[in-house]
Amino acid sequence: MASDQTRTAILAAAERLYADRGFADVTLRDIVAEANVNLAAVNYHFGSKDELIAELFVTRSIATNRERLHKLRAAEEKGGGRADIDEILRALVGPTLRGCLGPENQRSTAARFMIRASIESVPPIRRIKNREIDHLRKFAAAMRRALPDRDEVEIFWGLHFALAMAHHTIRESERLTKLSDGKCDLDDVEVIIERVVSVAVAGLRGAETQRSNTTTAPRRTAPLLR
Amino acid sequence: MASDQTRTAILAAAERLYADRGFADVTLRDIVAEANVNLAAVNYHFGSKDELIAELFVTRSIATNRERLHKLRAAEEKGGGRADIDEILRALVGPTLRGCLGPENQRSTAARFMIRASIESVPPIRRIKNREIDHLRKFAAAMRRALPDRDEVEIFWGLHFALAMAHHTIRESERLTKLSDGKCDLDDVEVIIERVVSVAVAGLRGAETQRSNTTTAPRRTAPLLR
DNA sequence: GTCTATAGAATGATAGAC
DNA sequence: GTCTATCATTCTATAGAC
Repeated sequence: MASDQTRTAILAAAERLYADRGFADVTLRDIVAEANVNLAAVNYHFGSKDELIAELFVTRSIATNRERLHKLRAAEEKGGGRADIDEILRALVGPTLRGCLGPENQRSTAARFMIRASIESVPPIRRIKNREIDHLRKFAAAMRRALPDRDEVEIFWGLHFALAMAHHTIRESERLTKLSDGKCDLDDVEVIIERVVSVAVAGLRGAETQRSNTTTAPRRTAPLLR
Repeated sequence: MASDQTRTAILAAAERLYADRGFADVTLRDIVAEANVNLAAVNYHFGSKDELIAELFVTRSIATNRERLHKLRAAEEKGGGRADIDEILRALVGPTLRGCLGPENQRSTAARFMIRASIESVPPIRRIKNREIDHLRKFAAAMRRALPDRDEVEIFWGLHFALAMAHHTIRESERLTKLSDGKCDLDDVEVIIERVVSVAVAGLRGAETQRSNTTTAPRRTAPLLR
């Protein structure tokens, strides 16, 4: 099958070029030159430039989501149907962070591609991300099982904030390094995961002491900390 | 000054179209048609499409940053040179969130434009965001004055996570609404600000009890919460 | 200085030959 | 399945009118 060779060559070349130079700088002509195939082959195999990008991103996303769910199930089985909240959050943010962070010189092409996808967020990639809700619902459900007394709204905010910290760390790792003058270590992924999980859990804990059984709104707080 | 009319018409038309339809769908030809000016006027007044986008974004950013710093100074003066940590974080995330969130039908063109800028992050906008570090350093410095015992690294992570939650809430407000089936109220901005601030503060508080005087790494924690 | 008309260069997409 | 040739659209650049 010569077709598959061409297809694969295009995928590999595109992922490498996008990872190296970003989406804005890479044209179809750059990709076909790198893959040593004809310009029209991209449209034949993928339909359009956007669908090529979508296929690259979907492939990597599916792998990450599969790993997330696998870890979620393992955690729930270990706890007999109810996992600890920090285990659930670790299953949520761990695979994503491990797939994108770590020492810069050790990052695979796939990792660098996913970082670009996170930072530049072109239309085809946004469209795919918007379909992730069903996937996230499974984590929300697990979190509710872990914290049956917590208000449902707090669960959603906790999930949302955990993802916020994980994705923002991927998107802005360079800025955080500069801001902290290199003092924030972005190479040790496991430590970062624990950091994200512990802040998310602390937020959920605060939700109980401050908000449960009253209203869904956080109180306007006096200085919580000196 | 006829020049100013043309220039202003382009800026207004561009902001409106980008706000309504996003960066990917709007061409220079769309903008000049909406503004009733000639195509070449864009290049004459702004140099390029990217510089037009940059000018739109810079104008709004400067206003937000000015408000942030104003609130930061007010908080520090009130405390005699040392503000409460939650006041600092409120000055950091408040103006941004107030500028972008709130009831959808009440959002100004400027607000909708800034939401697009957050979600789509085209190259000219990314370039400007990368220059924000000096601005953020002022908040890091104020946080250090507020929490002189806290490890410097924890300050940077706290600042980083607060921004993460604020920006992710702007970027993904639609997804959070869908995920929570409308139960998370994204219209009451003040409540959201308090929520972001309280989680960020809870994370910083955790940093003291768990991590200070030992290592920069968070411990791998046993279940923190049931 | 300000604006218009127009040409140039590059890109993604496609029709049709092989 | 592959390739050549070509098209329509886009941003950019410039010459010259006002």
